[in-house]
Amino acid sequence: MDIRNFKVACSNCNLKELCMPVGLSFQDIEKIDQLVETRKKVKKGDHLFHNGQKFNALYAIRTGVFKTVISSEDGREQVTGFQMAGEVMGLDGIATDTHTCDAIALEDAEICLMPFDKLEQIAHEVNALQHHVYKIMSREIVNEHNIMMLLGSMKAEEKLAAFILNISQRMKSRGFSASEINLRMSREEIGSYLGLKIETVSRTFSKLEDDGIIKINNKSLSIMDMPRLQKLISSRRDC
Amino acid sequence: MDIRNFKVACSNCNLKELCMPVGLSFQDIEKIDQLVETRKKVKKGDHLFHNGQKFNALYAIRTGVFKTVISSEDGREQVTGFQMAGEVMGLDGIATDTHTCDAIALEDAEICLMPFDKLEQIAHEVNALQHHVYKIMSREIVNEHNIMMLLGSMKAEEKLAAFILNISQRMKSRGFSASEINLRMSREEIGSYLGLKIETVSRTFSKLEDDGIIKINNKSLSIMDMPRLQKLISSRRDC
DNA sequence: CGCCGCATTGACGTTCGTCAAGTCTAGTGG
DNA sequence: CCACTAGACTTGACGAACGTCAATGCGGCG
Repeated sequence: MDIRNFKVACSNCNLKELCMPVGLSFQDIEKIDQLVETRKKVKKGDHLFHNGQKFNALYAIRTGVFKTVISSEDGREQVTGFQMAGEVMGLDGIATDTHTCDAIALEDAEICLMPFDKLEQIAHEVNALQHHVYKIMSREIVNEHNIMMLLGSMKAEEKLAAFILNISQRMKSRGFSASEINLRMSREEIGSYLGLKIETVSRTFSKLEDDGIIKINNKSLSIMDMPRLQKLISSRRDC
Repeated sequence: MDIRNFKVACSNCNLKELCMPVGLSFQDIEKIDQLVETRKKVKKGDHLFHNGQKFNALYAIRTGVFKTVISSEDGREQVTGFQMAGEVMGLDGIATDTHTCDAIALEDAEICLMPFDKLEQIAHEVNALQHHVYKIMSREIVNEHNIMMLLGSMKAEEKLAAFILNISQRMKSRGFSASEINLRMSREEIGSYLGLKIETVSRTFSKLEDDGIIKINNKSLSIMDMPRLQKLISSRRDC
């Protein structure tokens, strides 16, 4: 891991719409620019932080994709999410001042390190930032409710359709193609995230391909029939 | 729903260890006492708030048990949690200024209403409260990660064991018996929460009873063999 | 070239969902 | 107080969905 100790201005960042509150005064923007004190590169496969590690900063992703994983004593592992540019990691660490999951880069990545005490201090001076932090955390909670719905009440095909659509939307909102997607995670990681075994993930991909809804070749995924994909998760068979 | 418009002092509340930050100065405590402006009674089966309703307050439970439920357009429902005294509801509403789930009382209950703008204002003046709100939200995120693990990688028996132990611990930390529990939720609600059908919940309860680990009669649950119950969720069969 | 990790595919078994019948309980009204 | 009913719970029989095990394919890399 290569650490560069140079300042990065959030006001110049092309991701600020994703990360930062909008409609700030010039003064406020100046303050927020002090928030990110270092940028950090993380190589594919490397940890950004570990379960059990002392918490002292949040991390905003500039480039690259991460996964977060929790593990129990008995060796069970669960991927709790895939994070991409503009998203914030480490919120779970605030509760106990200790990170409760591992964050691992799925490709070479670059993140902005925001020391939490500094964030609290600036948030104290800039109400809009304060409110923004609440919103980010709340969004995470809402998001996880949706994953609970997915894990608790969907079948394999529905789960995978929801997963693909979710990735697709997030790529689109970042200016990438919504239908030509380069998956960064393995089948096993997808399976862990969706509560499925790797074979089921593979089989379900194959089925969606046979049905002409997607094309998948290793990690490159094309959505061929978006409407039918959406139908898979919004139509229940029971009346 | 019966609304009483009288002030309640958090400093006098016997739940303050659960709700509020500790180690405050006298001045800070005075400020925080202004936070809860109304107490509200909610009858069994009534909604505290609805999905889609405008968000403007958080709710701390004084007495009673609630469930929170999200539902998708296609009629799927998922219980996202059961909340008891000292726990805070409504955090999901901050993100979009709209509640994204229903909160329903499982028994007659009493809650403290904390207007969110007021909370933000007082939090601005009292740093410890500020930090405490972060902690509460972070705790919620960590908690939901654990539920994801449960939903994603556990079998029915393990899920139910984890559920019982979770309830047991929370009862204990509130001064109730850890082994003699009065469940407030139906089998169907438990099933929805755990990603199981009602019949599976019932069967699994019966199996745990046959094994001598619990006794269950309708809604009254006794834990007969705590160690074995704990073993169910911490021992994996694979090496 | 050969190895290794990842992915796919098939055959089979287990778990859990589905359907259906029957029991128990609490609440209601006579 | 009892009878009646609706809703919640239990139990059994069966089948579908998914996990497990195993064989095979495929692409990347030393």
